[in-house]
Amino acid sequence: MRRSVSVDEDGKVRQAKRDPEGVRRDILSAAMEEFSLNGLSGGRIDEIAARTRTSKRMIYYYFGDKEGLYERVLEEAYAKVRGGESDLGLDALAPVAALTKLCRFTFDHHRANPAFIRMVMIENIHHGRHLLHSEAIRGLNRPAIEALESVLRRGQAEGVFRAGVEALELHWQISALSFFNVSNVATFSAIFGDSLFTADGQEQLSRHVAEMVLRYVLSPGHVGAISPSDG
Amino acid sequence: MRRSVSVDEDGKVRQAKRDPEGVRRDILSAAMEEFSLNGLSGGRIDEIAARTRTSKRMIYYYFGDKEGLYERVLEEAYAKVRGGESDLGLDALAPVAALTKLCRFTFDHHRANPAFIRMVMIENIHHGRHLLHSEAIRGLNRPAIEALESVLRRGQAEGVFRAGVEALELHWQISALSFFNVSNVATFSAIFGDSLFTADGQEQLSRHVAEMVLRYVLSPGHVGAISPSDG
DNA sequence: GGCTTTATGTACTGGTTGGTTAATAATGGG
DNA sequence: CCCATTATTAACCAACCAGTACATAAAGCC
Repeated sequence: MRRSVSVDEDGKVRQAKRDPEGVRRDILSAAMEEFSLNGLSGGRIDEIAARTRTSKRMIYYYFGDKEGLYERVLEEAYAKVRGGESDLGLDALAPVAALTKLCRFTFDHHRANPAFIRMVMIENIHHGRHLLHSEAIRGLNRPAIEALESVLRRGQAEGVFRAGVEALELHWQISALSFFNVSNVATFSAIFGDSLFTADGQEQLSRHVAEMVLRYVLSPGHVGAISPSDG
Repeated sequence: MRRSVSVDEDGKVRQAKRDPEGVRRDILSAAMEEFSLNGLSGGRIDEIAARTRTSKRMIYYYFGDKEGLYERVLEEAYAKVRGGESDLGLDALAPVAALTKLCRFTFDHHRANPAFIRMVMIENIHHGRHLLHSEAIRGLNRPAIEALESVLRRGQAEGVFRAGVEALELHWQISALSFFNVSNVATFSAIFGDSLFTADGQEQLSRHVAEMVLRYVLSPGHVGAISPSDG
């Protein structure tokens, strides 16, 4: 009943008596659910074990202790989310279109990955202590800046973007708007209603975030060219 | 040693044998430290009691249970932070100056209240469940929108601000940029370095956030009038 | 087919921690 | 000055929960 089922080369179904890598992934995915929902201190190992096809013992066998498991879950969260954002093909687009696409993608991508957002929130509550432990994660994020940097430089070279805008700072701004949109839904909508978080509200917000970023970087002569409320 | 000391009308120092209100405040402030640092599930009642001049029993006497205490701490956090932002005197300023001031104030104010930010993060992790319980908090935040609304309308009437910008959405944007700056320092600086979080970096970020918001609302003719990098 | 290594299940434990019991001291009203 | 109410203490408890002891089954190797 707790043996996983696999298909071998001949197409024959057979019981895979052992599947260490599968067990690992199973645990990781259950742990991601639990931790992203309840945090590190709120997450329960027994609960994670229960959501698994295997037992609590295996968690300690593969991950050492709770904190070790948490760190792997955090890494996994970053890896998964960064994996899904590889090639937007920005280089093939004109600077304005590229930046717009990047903004809208970032906004949507954050929105589509609430578990990742929650893991990052939780990690920030813990002052990023575990993130520092992990070499892997830090290297994972540089490409984002480089892609933005490239778009920015092209735009500045063409004269559509003004000088004096830094890629890192712009990335910070785009991230802020996209992150907050997911991280603070609960409190914001509790206080101000959920009008910004309906399907329509989110679509409009997404457009306006992109518009805000564009207006920020466009050089004086080109601001007027913005589509009044998208088209 | 655990009796608080007060001064009566004659200026005479005397032992205040009982001070219920003081005990309450003492507990609340210790609890705020503990919860904002470790979260609801991570916060320890014994730890809170230890930071108090009184005993653990008193916490249950005054606040019922852990969750009750947490909810009062959350209310307290909102009340304190909203109390400190009352009169910016925006009405006395020209729209552009008023909006700039509001942005920069919001940015700085968030930065000056990390415990509040952390409480809001934690509450969002809990899906805002406790915020909904509290009638008090929700009413507390409307004035912020109204102040912004008033500045916006004046600007639009004068023609400096373009039409089609909503106060609620703009508030969301300003909040996002100001909130993220505090909530995500740990992870952002772990990944991208702390150049944005030094004194200089923060000053520049603050200016650029205000500038971004301004550029977003200014009507076409007035964008050029922005000071290139502040002055 | 033995023998070592890897993987897994069951049952348990010891410390932690939210919450309580019972007794008592101060306070204020009449 | 008595009595009800409010405030406070110290010791206690039961549940919960991270982590472990022990036994054993499967795989890989020669």
